[in-house]
Amino acid sequence: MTPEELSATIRTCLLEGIDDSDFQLSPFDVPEVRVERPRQREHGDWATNVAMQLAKKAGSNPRDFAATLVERLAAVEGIDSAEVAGPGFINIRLAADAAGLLAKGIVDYGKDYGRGESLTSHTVNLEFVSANPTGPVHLGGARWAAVGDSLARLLEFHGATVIREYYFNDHGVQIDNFARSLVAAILGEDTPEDGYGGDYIQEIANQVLIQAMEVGERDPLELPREELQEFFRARGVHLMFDQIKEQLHDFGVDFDVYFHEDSLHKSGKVEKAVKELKESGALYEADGAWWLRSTDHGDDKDRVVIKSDGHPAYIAGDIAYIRDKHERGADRFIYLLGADHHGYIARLKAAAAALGYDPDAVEVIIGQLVNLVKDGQPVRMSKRAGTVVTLLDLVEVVGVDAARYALARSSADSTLDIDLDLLASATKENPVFYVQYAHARTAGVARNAAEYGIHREDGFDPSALTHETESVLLGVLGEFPRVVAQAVEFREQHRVARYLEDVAAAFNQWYDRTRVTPQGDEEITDLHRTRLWLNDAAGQVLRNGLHLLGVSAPERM
RNA sequence: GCCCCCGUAGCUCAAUGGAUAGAGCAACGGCCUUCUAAUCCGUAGGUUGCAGGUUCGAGUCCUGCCGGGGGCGCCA
Repeated sequence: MTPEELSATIRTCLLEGIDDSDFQLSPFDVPEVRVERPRQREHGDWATNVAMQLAKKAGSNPRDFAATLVERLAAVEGIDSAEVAGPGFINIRLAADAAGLLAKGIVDYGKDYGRGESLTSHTVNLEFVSANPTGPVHLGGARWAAVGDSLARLLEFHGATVIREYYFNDHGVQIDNFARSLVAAILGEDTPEDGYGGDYIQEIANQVLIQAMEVGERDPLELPREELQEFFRARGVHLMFDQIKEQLHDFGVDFDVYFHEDSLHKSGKVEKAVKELKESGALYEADGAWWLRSTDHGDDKDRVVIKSDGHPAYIAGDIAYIRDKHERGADRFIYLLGADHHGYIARLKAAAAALGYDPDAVEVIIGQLVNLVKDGQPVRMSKRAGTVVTLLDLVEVVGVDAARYALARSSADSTLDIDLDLLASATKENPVFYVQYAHARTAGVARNAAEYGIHREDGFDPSALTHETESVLLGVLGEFPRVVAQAVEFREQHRVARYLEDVAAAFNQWYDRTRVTPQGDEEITDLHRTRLWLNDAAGQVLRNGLHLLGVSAPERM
């Protein structure tokens, strides 16, 4: 019996009780019943607090209410026992075979075990990373890459069509500064004011030059200064794009759409959108400029969309961009932004509202920043000063799996401290190896079982799974769909990582105390086969969970 | 001044308003002739920043303070 089935069973008992006038309630009072695994194993397989929720409404007290419900539950097939505990909890023990059936169920569901449908028929545009193409992806970008890609996988697992989107800000003065920096570097001049320093600028500048020479173009250094800068802007930005894409790809993160801000302007989409919003009255004119009513959505002041000099402000691009996303089919717009962007939430919602979309369809996930720590002291990362730690640096030190896991396993709400030296010296610090090792063990056990001639299809006896560690493991495995559903609902990928650590622990404990393969001249029985089912179920859950995090599940370590 | 996030074990972090606040790492002590010892078992480690409030019950919700980070442009 899965937790979902148990939940439904309890609900049925409640409704029947209402029917028989055992509970003075309306059927509409009965909530979705939540069952949870008690922290203390002695409390049973599952517990529910539904009696405490409903007792007051039913004019009863929690313990009496629970006692009545328990009588009904105890009579249900598959439930071994139900008892009232504490202030009104109901602790439930499942019949051994009812719990054990789960092992086969998981294997049968395979990679679909844990899948949900809460987002079926939705198309989600998930924009993340979107780092400016003025430098390599740094630690912050790496965090959003890991988190964003994992969220995308989770949303897809619940039925959504997800468009992973990267917005290249290749339109404004920052790009000009970037171009000027490249020119200064190639000419051996000092980094210009507001320009970018760092070795990568020199490297990019050199590459631009080398590329030009290779194809036998005219030496760009002979160009007048202005053309020279334009030359380096175009080529340099292009190289930067490629570098960023490649690094993200190597990190296992591929976007469906790399969107160029510049294209919004060049295609006239910004102009068109603004014109229509002016005409529809969504924007208003004041002080010679056109304004967006962002205060309607919690902003502390309205924002300028068209400046009094007639030029569009940055947000004009955002408006046209949301519309473009909508026209490409998205009905939800999720942005993963750094904490330095939280002021944008109201603006983006206002932009959606101005376009006639539901502002609630715009969802901004604000992730806190990543700090670099060295010897216990915070180190200031600055792109201009060239003291950034990049995605590449991180991967070189710990590898993709460890990096992605470390970045995805904590809540985006918390600032994250990364100490590269620590990560490099003590890889055990990263629990990814614990989880991966557990998976490799399930694979190893399966290999050994095959050698002994143990085959799942030859038998399955769920009542044989009586060992204490088996009921624990089954309980944990049964929680996967719920953990996934919660991670999807709250957009919190880290719940999956934490859960996998629990699975790995439960599996390792089981592995330590029981054997799948026969010992000595022991004969192969259904116990061995059933344990193989359980082993494979654990492997499946670990695999599915690691996949949601974009981390590999090795067969051997 | 206003807005957002955070404050939990030495460190990094968990905990749909639920029972005795949990993991990993670090520390200390145990298990390898049997499916992988990156495992397992045990010990130690806490006034959940402080003070109130809400209720059967608060790390979680509300208010105020303290501390840390970030943001408040007709920049992009």
